[in-house]
Amino acid sequence: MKTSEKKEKISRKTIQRLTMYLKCLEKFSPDDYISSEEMGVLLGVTAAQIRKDFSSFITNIETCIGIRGKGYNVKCLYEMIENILGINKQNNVIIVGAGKLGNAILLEGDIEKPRFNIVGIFDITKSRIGKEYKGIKISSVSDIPKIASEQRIDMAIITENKSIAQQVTDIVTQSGIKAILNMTSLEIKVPRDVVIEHIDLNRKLQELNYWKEKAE
Amino acid sequence: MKTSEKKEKISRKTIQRLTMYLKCLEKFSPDDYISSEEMGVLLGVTAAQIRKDFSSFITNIETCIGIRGKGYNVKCLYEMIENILGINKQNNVIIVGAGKLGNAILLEGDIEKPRFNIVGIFDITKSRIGKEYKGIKISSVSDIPKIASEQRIDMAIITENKSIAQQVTDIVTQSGIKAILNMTSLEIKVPRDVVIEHIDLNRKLQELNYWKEKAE
DNA sequence: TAGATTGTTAATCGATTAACAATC
DNA sequence: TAGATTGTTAATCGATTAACAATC
Repeated sequence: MKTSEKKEKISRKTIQRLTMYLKCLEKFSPDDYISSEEMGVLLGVTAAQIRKDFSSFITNIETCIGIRGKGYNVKCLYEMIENILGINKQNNVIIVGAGKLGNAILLEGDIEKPRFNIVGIFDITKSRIGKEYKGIKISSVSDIPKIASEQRIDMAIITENKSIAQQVTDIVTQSGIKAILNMTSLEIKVPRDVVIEHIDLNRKLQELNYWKEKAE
Repeated sequence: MKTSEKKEKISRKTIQRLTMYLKCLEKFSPDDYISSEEMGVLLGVTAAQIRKDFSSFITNIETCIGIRGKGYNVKCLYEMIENILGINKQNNVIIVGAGKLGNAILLEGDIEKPRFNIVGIFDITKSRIGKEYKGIKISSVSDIPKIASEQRIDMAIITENKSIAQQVTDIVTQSGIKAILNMTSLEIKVPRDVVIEHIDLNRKLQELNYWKEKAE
């Protein structure tokens, strides 16, 4: 099967679980075999759920998959999920906002290294530009279009101050970058052909509070 | 109706949307009226969805609610949602991990101020203890039990290094703190009576990558 | 072969949407 | 009253689970 063939649609819920399965598999040796039952217990998911999730792409991509009576080979399964998610390659990421948050993500964000490769950090504040962290020099946000034209930038993580987050994101999207991770508390708007995910600390705290009170 | 009466169960999806509605309402004047239609357009949700979400607690809590032909009063609706989420009061939060990430959240995390009140920041590293940020002094993680016994701590945000995240979380939960926001890449385990939410940057990037490739 | 576990189908469950009477 | 929009019911859609034949 050609990779160009359109994939069947996989639900958002399934995609979220795939990233969870991936993380779980990292604890095992590549040669191990793991059953859906075993994995389900570890992750608090039913075995049926797991097999169902896998079945949604078994028919699409010819690849090794579970062996009846034995389970799934860890390495095979891992690579298949990586494949589905499209993370079996190096993705170039930039951080936009070199304040404390951007800096924290760059230096102690535990970003998976060869998979997500941070190739630049940018800021709008003159006084920050030129400083170097971890061998990466802070550049001006106004340089993003130029840099994006020179090398493939797959994603941008927005860590700028809320007040200018929309403004810098506009520069990012105008530079042709198609994926944004928004870490500001502003509800950033992007053109329809750009995908965006939001990490909103306040909303998470609000949710957490509900579950806490409910549990009491 | 007493507040002690057990609430009907509201789905996780609905709770997530409630935090979204709250954020949306903040853009309006308290005296405004907003219709489900109007709000739906702003948020990319159907009007029916919104009314359905609201209806799940209309019958539970006697409060002002929508007016037919007119819509919902912003202030009323806002307060009702705050009430449901249990965030109509001050929640005391501690940050555990005074590295770059903890520091970033404390100083530029845009945490909603009176609602989530950061009352302490802790670290395990001797050299960091005693430093002061924003009027809050970094204390030793070993002081958490004592501090938690002196004042109500509603939540802890874990920003410690991955390698010791489980260890410090154990101290937190043993101190009687019942809600954890895990910002490390470690899958922290907590006792069954503690609620936990995870913010995992790598998993978010993986998801984002899938949607990006799918959109292409 | 016997035991284990897959892949898949059908049944169940839950969440979303459409439609509309109620009513401001 | 006429227009607008709610609150709710019933219909639809999608996701999860149970069950089991297939097969390693």
